[in-house]
Amino acid sequence: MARPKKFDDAAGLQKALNVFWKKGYAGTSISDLTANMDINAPSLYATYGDKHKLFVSALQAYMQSQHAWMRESVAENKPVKEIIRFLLESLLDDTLADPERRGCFMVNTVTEMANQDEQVFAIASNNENQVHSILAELIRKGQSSGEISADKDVDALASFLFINFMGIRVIAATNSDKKHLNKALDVILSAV
Amino acid sequence: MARPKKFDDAAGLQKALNVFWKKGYAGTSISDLTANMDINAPSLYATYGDKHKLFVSALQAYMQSQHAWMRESVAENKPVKEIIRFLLESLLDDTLADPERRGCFMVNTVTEMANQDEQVFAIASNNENQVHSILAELIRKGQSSGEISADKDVDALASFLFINFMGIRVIAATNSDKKHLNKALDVILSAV
DNA sequence: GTAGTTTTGTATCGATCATTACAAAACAAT
DNA sequence: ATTGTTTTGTAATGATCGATACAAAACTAC
Repeated sequence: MARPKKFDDAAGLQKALNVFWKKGYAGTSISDLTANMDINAPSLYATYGDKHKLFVSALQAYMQSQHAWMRESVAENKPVKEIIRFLLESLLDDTLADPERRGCFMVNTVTEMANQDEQVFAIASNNENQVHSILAELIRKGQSSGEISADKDVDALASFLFINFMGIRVIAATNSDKKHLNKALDVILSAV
Repeated sequence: MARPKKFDDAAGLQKALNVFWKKGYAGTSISDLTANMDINAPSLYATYGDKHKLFVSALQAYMQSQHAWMRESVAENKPVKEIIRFLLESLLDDTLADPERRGCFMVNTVTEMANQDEQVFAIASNNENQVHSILAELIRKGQSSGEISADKDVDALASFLFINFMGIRVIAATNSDKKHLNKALDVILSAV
């Protein structure tokens, strides 16, 4: 019925995500995207809309994969503090292991655009609410199992962990002293 | 001897800093700068060099003012934990009070450029070393005064605080729930 | 007032930006 | 083989990018 597409939509979105992740929104040109996505400009616009729509799609895909990973980790049948340590260590190790040192795409996007782009701000707020609720649920699980003191403030702890998640993603972009950072993880866990 | 300058170099640098802070490096055009600095392009180039040099100058000015503020706070004759609380609260309140929600210029710059710009990476590393040493000194002061347990790892605590400083700056850009965040500060302090 | 010096304003440079017109190309259905 | 449909490749759109050439303007020194 028609000429077949040369590329896969989802794979192209992932490639676009990687470019935006490395170079940021303003720092990425359509040429950067078409070169890395093996696509030409008209196909890009026909498939994903304009640059901003493509960026939003990439950001949402990233957010969903992060949430999925976090929910899977949280659902595992392990002591809650082990799960928290696993989350912290994974974030740290993954960030340090990235040869391009791109940090966290969500954090990068928030610091670049959340104050200038309503749609991005809304996505970031949504992300924060969802992560907060995942963490709060995990903490409540720890409280009901007795691992975490029942008189601790669940929301305060969840916000604390979220703050540290983001701080780790930022510091890992410049600091590679894994010893210090791993010991900092112990400090984080000591507060839970 | 010559035509007098219409503007003040330092004031212009501060205005440029505010523009970069709000819009990021790639998101800021020379037109944005000249419009906000009350200067024209040739004067900008003659005074500050090119866009990148101006940005680096603004970043260094920001870093120095931050360090000065931090050193002054640390030098005050107060209990160490009060100083730490003051630092945390000030960072949180200042970030929340900014009507433009610009967060931290250093964090924004690190997440935008540190992986692509050697000079920015070097400045960020330098910043991290300096802040780390300021915090380490503060912690040692707390240990010698007996406020902080002597068997705690100074570098781990300093990294922990640094992580939380940056996390606060990021989360305050999207979350305005001051209650939760203030309670999160208590959690941070509980780990020190 | 004239000469010398530096900043200013205007106007523009080539390059790149995001976006799109247009037609050739590649398929399915008939 | 022809028609209809959609994607592709090429090429170009006006706008804006960072950066400058050039000359008028504004001062001091003499």
